[in-house]
Amino acid sequence: MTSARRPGVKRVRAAPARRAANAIGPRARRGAPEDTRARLVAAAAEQFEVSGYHGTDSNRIARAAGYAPGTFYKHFADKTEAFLAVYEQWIARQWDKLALIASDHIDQRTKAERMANLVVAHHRAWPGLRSSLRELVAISPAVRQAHRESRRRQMTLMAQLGLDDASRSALLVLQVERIADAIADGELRELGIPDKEALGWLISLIEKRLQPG
Amino acid sequence: MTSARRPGVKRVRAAPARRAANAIGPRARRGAPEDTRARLVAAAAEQFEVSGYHGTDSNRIARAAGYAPGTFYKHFADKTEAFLAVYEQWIARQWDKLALIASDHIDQRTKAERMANLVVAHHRAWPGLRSSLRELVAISPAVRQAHRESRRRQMTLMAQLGLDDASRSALLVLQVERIADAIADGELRELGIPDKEALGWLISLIEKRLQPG
Amino acid sequence: MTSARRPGVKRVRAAPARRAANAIGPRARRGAPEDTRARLVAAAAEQFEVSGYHGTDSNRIARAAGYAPGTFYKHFADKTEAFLAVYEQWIARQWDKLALIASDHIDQRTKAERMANLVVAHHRAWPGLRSSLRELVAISPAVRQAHRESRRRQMTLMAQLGLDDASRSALLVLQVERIADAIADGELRELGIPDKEALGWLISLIEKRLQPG
Amino acid sequence: MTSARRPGVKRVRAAPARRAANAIGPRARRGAPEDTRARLVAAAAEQFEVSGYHGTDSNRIARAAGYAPGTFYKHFADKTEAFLAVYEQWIARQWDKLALIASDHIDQRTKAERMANLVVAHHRAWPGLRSSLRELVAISPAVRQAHRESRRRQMTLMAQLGLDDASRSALLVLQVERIADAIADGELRELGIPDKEALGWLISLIEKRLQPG
DNA sequence: GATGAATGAGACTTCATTCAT
DNA sequence: GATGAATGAAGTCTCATTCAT
Repeated sequence: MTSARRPGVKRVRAAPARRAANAIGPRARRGAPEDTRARLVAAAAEQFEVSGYHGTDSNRIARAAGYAPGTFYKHFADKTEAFLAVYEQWIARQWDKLALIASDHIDQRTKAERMANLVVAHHRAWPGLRSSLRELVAISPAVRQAHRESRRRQMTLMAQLGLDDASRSALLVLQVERIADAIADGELRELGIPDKEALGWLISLIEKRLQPG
Repeated sequence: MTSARRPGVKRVRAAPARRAANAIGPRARRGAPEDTRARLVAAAAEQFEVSGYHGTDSNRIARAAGYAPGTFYKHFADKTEAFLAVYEQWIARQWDKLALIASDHIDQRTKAERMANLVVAHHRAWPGLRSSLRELVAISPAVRQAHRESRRRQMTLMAQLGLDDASRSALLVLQVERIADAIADGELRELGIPDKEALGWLISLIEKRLQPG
Repeated sequence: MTSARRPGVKRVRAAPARRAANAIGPRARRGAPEDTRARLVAAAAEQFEVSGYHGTDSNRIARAAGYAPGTFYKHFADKTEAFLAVYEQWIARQWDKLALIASDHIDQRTKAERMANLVVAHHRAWPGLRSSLRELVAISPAVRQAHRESRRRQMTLMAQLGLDDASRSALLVLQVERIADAIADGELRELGIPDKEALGWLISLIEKRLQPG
Repeated sequence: MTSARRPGVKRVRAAPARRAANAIGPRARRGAPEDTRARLVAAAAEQFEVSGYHGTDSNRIARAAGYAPGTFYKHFADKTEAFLAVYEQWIARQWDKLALIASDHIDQRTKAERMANLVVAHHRAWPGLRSSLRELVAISPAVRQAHRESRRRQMTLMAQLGLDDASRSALLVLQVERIADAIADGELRELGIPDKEALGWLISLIEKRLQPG
C-alpha cells in the first residue's frame, strides 16, 4: 500500500500516456457539476499523493479524471484551490468517522483503540498528501489559513466529544497527528521502534483524554 | 540558390562583462573553491529558507552569493545536491553545539535547559528549511537517504553522550525534533499552548534521558 | 521572527498576451493538430536547412511557424523527433515523385533523365538538411535507425520499379545519393567538373539499371 | 576499433571525471609549446572522433591532454581552429603515406591495392571525425575554406604522381573519398555489399588512373 | 607558459492557465 | 458545461571563453 514516489525531485513520471483521444481516466459523462468536481477532487488526491503538489500538473489531474484541461479551471481557480479541496475532503472524512466512533456505546479503551487505528490508517494511506500539506502550510497563506480553520473546527468537535480542557485537547490533536505522521512515514520504524509500540502510545494518549478526570 | 548559413560555428558571445549588470550579492572574490562553495551554501540556505525548495532557483542562489549561474553548477550537480549540502551544514552545526553542551560540567537540569533552548532556537531560525526538508525526505530518495544517514550519526552521538538505550534515544530524538518544529512553526501557539509550556515539556524529556536511570 | 515567505504557491504569471510581441511567423490559426504539426515541420525544415541542426533552436522553429515555444513540444518530444519528421517528409516527397516518373509511359532514357534531374534538384534545394542528416546519422541512434528503415523501403520500391538485383540496386541508390550530394554541395564544381558532366554520369547510371538485362 | 558514439544527440557523455586534481590525461609537462600543441591536437582528435564536434567541449579536450582550460586558448583561437588543426594533421598523414606508396617501385596493381587499403583504414579509424568534417564544411566558412585548400594541394600531389588529367583526378579523389567514407560508415555493408567488393571497386578505380593510358 | 575559477548568454523544456469553439 | 490547442514566462543546466594569479 506504500505509494510509489517519484525517484527524485527531478521529474520522472509515469509516461505521458498518449492514448488515442488522450483519454486517461474513465470516460467523463456530461453531468451534474458536483459529480465532475467530485471526480476531479478524487483524481487530484491521487495525483498529489503519488507525485506531490509540485510534481503534479493540472492537465494530468483533469485527464486522470476524464476531462480536458479547461474543465479543471471551471471548477478551481487554480491548483492551490484544488489542493485545498482535497485536503478538506480528507480531513472531513477522518472526522466523520471519528465522530461515529465517539458516538458508539463501547468502553473507552476500545474507543481509543479504534480511533488510533483509524487515524493511523488514514495517514498511512496518504503519506504523500500529508507531506505536501505540511510544505504548503509553511509556504502558502491560503493553505495555512485553511489549515488553521480546520484546526479550529477540530477543537469544536473535541469539545462536543466531551473534552472540555481546550489546551489539553489541542495538545492531544497535535500529538496524535504528529505521531500518526511519523508512523506513516516509517520514521519510527527506521529508528527501531515497532509500529505497534507507537500505536500503543497513541492509544493511551487518547484514552487518557477520553476519560473525564 | 545556396542558402544563407550562419556566419560560422563560432557562437558570437558577448565578452564576459567585467561586472554583471544583474549582480545581486556582494562582489565575488576569486579564491579558494571551498570559500566559493561556502558562500553558495550560505546563500542557498537563505534562499531555501525564504522561498522554499521549489520557490528557489539556482540562478538566484548563485547571484545571491555573488556569482554567475554557471558557478553554481561547478559546485553542485543540481539543486538537490545544494539542498543536501545546506542540510548537512545545518545539522552539523546543531550537533556540534549540542556536543559542546554535553561536555560541559554543569548539572543535568541546566544541560537539558540549554539543549532544549539551543534546538528550539535552531529550528526557529530555519522553519522554511525544515519544512522543505520534510517534503524532500518524502519525495527525493537522495534526500531521504541523507536524512537517514544523519539520523544514524545522531544515534551514535547520543550513545557517546551516555544514553545507552538506543530505542529510547531514537524516540527522544524524534520527539524533540517534532516538538521543536511545532514550536518553530507556531502550531502550538495557535492551539493556545504557550511556547514556554512546550519548551518545559522538551526540557523534561531531555532531562529524563540525561540522568542514567 | 517568522521569515518572510513568498505570497503564495501561485506563481503570478502575466496573462497570455493576445498576440505575442516576439511573434515571427504568420499568425497561427487554431485548428487541426495535423495542420499545426505540418506548419511546424515546414518551419523546422527551413530552419534546419539554413542553420543546421545544432544551430537551430526549438523556440525559433515554433516562432517561425507562428506558434509559441510550448506548442513545439506538444508535437515533438524533442528536437531530434522534429528532425526525423522533416527527414521523413523530405524523403517521402522525393520517392513519391520518383514513383510517378517510373509509372510514366515514356522511354527509359527520358525516365532516367527526369529521375536524375529530380533527385539533383531535390538535393540542391536542401543541402543544409542533407548535411545535418549525415551528421546525425553518425551520431544519433534514432536518426540512424530511421535512415536505415528508409533505405529498406527504398529497396522495396526499387524492386517494384522492376529492378530485381538487390545488391546492384543498393549500389545504385548509394551512388545516386552521393553524387547528388556532391553536385548540390558544389564539390564537383570546385574540382573542375561541370554539373552537366556529373549529371550525365548520373543519368547513365540510372539508365543502365532501368533496362532489364 | 569502431568508436563508441554518444547514444543520441542529447548529451550522454562519459562521466565528468571528478578526479582529485581533475587530472584526466597524462600529467602535462611544462615544455616546448609544440609539444603542448601536439598533445592538445591529439586529445582533440580523439574527443571529436568520439563525441563529434558539437558534443565535445574545449575544457574536456584540455583536461584530456593534461592541461587546464586556459591552455587550450593559448594554442587555438577557438574550437574551430582546433578542429582545423586536427583535420590538417589527419589529411597530412594520409597523403604522406600515399606519397610513400607512390614512390615505391612496385607494380601498379599492388600500388593501387596498398593505396586503397590505406585510405579505407584511415577512414575507418576516424569515422566520427569525417562526419564532423562534412558537417562543418557545410556550415563553417573557415572549415570550408581549409577543405578547399586541402583539395587543391591534393590535386598538386596527384599531378606529381603522374596524373595529368586534372578533371579526372578530381573525380578520382572525390570517388575514392566517398566510397571510403561509405565503407567506414558501414553504409555499403548495410545495403548488402560486402566491404571486399567495394574495396575491389576502389582498387580498380585507382589502378585505372595510375596506368597512363 | 600555465592555471582554473569564473563567466553569462542561451539552449531545452515544462506547465499553470486561457479562450475560441 | 466541456473542450483542448495554444500560450509564454520561467527554470535548469551547459560550455566556449576570459583573465587575474
